[in-house]
Amino acid sequence: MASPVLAPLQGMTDLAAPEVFLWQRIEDAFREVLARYGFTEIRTPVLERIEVFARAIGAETDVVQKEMYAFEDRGGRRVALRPEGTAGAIRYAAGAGATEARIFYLGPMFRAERPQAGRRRQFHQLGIEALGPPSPAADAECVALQAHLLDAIGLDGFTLRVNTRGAAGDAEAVAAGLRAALAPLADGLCADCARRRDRNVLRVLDCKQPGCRTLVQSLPPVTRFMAEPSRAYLAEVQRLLRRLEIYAVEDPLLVRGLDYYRHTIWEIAHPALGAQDALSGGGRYAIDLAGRTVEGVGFAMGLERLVMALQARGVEPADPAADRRIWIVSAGDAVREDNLVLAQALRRRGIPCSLDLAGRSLKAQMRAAGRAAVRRVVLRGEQEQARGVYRLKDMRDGSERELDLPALIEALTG
RNA sequence: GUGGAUGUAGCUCAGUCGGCAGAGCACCAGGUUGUGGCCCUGGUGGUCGCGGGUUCGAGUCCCGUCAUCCACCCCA
Repeated sequence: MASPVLAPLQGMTDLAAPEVFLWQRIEDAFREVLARYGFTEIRTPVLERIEVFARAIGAETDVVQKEMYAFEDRGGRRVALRPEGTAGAIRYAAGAGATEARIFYLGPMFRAERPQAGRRRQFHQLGIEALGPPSPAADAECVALQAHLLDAIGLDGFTLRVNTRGAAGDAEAVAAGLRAALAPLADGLCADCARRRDRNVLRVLDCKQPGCRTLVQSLPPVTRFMAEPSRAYLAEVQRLLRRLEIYAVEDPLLVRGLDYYRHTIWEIAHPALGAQDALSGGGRYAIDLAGRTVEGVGFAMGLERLVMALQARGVEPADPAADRRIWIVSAGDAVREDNLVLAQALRRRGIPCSLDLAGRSLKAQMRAAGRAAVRRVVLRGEQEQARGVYRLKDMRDGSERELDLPALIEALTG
């Protein structure tokens, strides 16, 4: 890029054809499936008061502490670009007084991180929130929906792992239990984990260092430190998932980052992705905002990562209108204006239709049609214009025939 | 915030020991005065990321900086 002004900001990308066709296909498929489950779209602002995120996600989390695009607006309010979608959706629900709802969102999120494979500063998520009191059935349905969505876009080869965070009352005992279990093993921990042990002990469980990874294998599962109802809750979710023909690996080392999770948590990863291999993650939560508590279960999917996984499986973006599109080719300048009028008439009848507006040669127009891989070309020059006919060419076998306007429209729409 | 790699034409990249800025693809035109692809010929296109330094001379060496990619922290 010749000038930095011509490039998007760090970690942000322009999304254009042909890749955008793949995004549109994914979004269309998602909307169709979500409607079957009774979810309706919620479009919340990208910018929120900073407390919305601090309260919902956790004021001490890294996401809030160091990854938010936060600033003061002109009225002196502390605001931030949303780093995830749940907080805003819950703010909406709490404000509306809704305790039961089925909503989804789809749009850009922002985190001021260093970019890497599968991680951008502006990225896109589809998320759903099924608001309501704790219910293993709701959790299982949510996981099943997620698998259904991946199926609908033709992605396979992913892995699904589930675990539990337990009830709110279990958190203390789990942290204390893990710290106690780690105490005799502290020498084997990496430097990061030595810090995590005090600050965020759950994160020791998914450390990437080989030494820590073998060490945590010997720890008791987190469920060991939870009350019986929490264990039963997870077991019931698993039973229901099996009835829904969803196979989920129970992984006591699975950890999820945000503070609001309770009970069931899960993650879908794909081996084609690299270090950031989580396609989607979700869980049950309870979020307090301004004295109102909203409970629910939901998940978020990273759309960039979905696209990466699809492309790794050989899926190519394609213009959905390509095989219906025709090109109108003008021979001679005298017909160009009439052909513009023709193009408009065809488009009004639903025919995707392109033509050269820059006055290029016949040869160049034919080349453009060939490049666009259109199946048919309408060639119209002064000869055809004088005789009131249209020459329809099949680009695959090169055959041509002359038609009048009604016959042409019939041929193109039929 | 930390670490590594990489920045040369629209794209992918070559450029030797410091000595005239290159290839393939793409694009444009012609070969064919009204017909795409294949072939042939020709052509357009460059702030060698940016700034400084060393040198008679820097794409090449040195310093800084920005960006991209990958990884860490953290997370979808």
